[in-house]
Amino acid sequence: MVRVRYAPSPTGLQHIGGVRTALFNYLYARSTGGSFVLRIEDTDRERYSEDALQDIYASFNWLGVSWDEGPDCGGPYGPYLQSHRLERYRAAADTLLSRGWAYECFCSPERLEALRSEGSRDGVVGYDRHCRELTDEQRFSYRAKGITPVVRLKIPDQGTASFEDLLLGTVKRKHKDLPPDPVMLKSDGFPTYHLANVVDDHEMQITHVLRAQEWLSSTPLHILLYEALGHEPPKFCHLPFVTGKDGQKLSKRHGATSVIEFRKQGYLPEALINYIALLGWSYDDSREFFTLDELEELFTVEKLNKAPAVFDYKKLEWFNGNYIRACSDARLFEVLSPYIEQAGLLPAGEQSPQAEVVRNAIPLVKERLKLLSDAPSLLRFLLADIGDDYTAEDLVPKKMDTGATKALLEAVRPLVAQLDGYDDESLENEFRKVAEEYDTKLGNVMMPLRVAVTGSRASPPLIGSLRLLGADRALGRIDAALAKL
RNA sequence: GGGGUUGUGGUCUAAUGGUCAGGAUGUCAGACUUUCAAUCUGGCGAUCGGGGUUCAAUUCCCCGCAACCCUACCA
Repeated sequence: MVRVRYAPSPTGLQHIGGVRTALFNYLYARSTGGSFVLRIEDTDRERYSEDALQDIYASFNWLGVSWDEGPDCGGPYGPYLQSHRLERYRAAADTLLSRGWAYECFCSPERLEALRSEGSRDGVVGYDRHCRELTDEQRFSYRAKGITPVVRLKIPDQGTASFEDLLLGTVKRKHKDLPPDPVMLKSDGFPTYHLANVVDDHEMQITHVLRAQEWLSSTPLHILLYEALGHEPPKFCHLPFVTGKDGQKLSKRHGATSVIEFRKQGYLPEALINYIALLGWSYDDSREFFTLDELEELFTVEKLNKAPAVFDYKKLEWFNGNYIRACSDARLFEVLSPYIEQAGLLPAGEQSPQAEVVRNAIPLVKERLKLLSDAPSLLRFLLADIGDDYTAEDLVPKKMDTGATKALLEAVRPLVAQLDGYDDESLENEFRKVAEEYDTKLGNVMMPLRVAVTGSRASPPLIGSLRLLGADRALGRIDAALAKL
């Protein structure tokens, strides 16, 4: 029975890299019929944020990724908040201490800081094991001074840790290359990541750890810890990084990084899921559209890629456009309206006349949207005044003069007035007749009208737009345009 | 400095000890069209470098190089 977990620390908004890790764990659980656990690693009291915790729930809820066990839904191996499990880490630290695998260290932060700056000068880094061989008397005297020790793991200077990574194969690491005697239990009684992680993965019966490759360096340390504690380590699979264009860690410099930002910018959850699933994973040489359900079926560790992947916002946009086009009109209305409301173009609620216009406009704008947030600018001409959106020059087609443009608009005006008397095709034919009459192309007839009516040279199909706007308002706009010329 | 991981078009990737290294995106051009978009067609564009093994290497081996990660009482 596969048991995997996602173990974020609530210190910031859910990053897209973390989300991918979560997704792969989730997919691995689903594809194998296993369980997916959410564990909150809130052992850093300095950086803890309640908002960050809520963001975890909100983000995955929006994405449609759920867990079988977690702080919110419980489960047989709880609590799932590390801050509620302190006595277990203390117990593990005591075990380490009593087995001679660990020792208490009373070094001050100042001393450690000094050590670090000296070390970085000489190219030597890490703790100098100052407290490794303290006598009972020394420890007693430190305590008498009121110093609370940390617990450090004794890294053996001989030997090698090794494990089989599902993706990378055999990984070996000499103990002497591990950071010297890392802290397991902090002086505030909270564990460090290493201890908490190993204790919890064991107690929660985690069978597979799929995590970012940034953890690869510390996995040999974790292997050592499992050994010291007498536990069987889980299987590991270290996932490649997600970077920005420059190969650096994906950051705000590159664009959105958190789920909430992508959501705000107008991405659909299924587009985001589909895209990030393909960051370091592929199905075959051609298929690239996958619903979450399909991924749950098809995901396999074997198809993971080892190389880091650059996050390509352009391709995500392309996916998003595709998923927008695949939306039903009704759903698109639902997801679009908040953006239009926020732009002040639509009153809240679904019953306004404007809402009806938007509903009817959806088929016209659907294939023009890349982001949901594109909607306000595309629909603005239907919902607000456009008088200042264009100039007289915008009305005049290339290779045409003001006089001719004016004449065309005037010629076309009566047709617009009779809008409701024609179907689309016959109205277009009428426009063509005008074009012939004036010895020009249809485009030259449409363009001035388009600019007059929509305020822009790029718009949804004109005849449909005219109908949505209604003959009265369209005529008003034509007259306003004529006045400009 | 030490340790580690990775290296296929700009980007995501497929494949293989041996035909034109395939797809997608992006980009450029064309078609369609009522503008934009969508769609279709076509173009450009890649196996990090150097050695070695081999009849043959992008693929296997070695050495470089580059990028990134770790080297906290952060995770």
